[in-house]
Amino acid sequence: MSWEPVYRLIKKIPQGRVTTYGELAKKLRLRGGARAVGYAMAACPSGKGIPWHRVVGAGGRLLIPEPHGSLQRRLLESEGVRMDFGRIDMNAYGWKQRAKRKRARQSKLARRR
DNA sequence: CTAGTGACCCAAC
DNA sequence: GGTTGGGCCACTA
Repeated sequence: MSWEPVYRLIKKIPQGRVTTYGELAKKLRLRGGARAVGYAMAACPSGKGIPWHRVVGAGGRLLIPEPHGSLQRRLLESEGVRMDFGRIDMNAYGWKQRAKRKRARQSKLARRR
């Protein structure tokens, strides 16, 4: 497993804070992007003290399927993370909040043409 | 090598 | 605001 860097960074997430797959991928410069992080999480070794519940999807959405989803929500709330209808206020609980989300994606459709 | 799948993301409809 | 489609890439069969 080459996911150790991922796990290490996740362990650095302070309590009461959350981060997203995409952000992790960017910070680690993973080639696999958010997917690779997701894969790493899926293969997340239990008992290693990895706070996997602090990793959420873009926009503070919970993407983890049951039954872990409920568990994650519970853990996050117990850490003081508030959630509104399944959404986390990234502006308040995001780790290193407000990264300039300025992605001139240049429209894939236009590129596709 | 190809094809299928996935705890992803985002723009467009 | 849910659905659709395109893109990204690791991993497995």
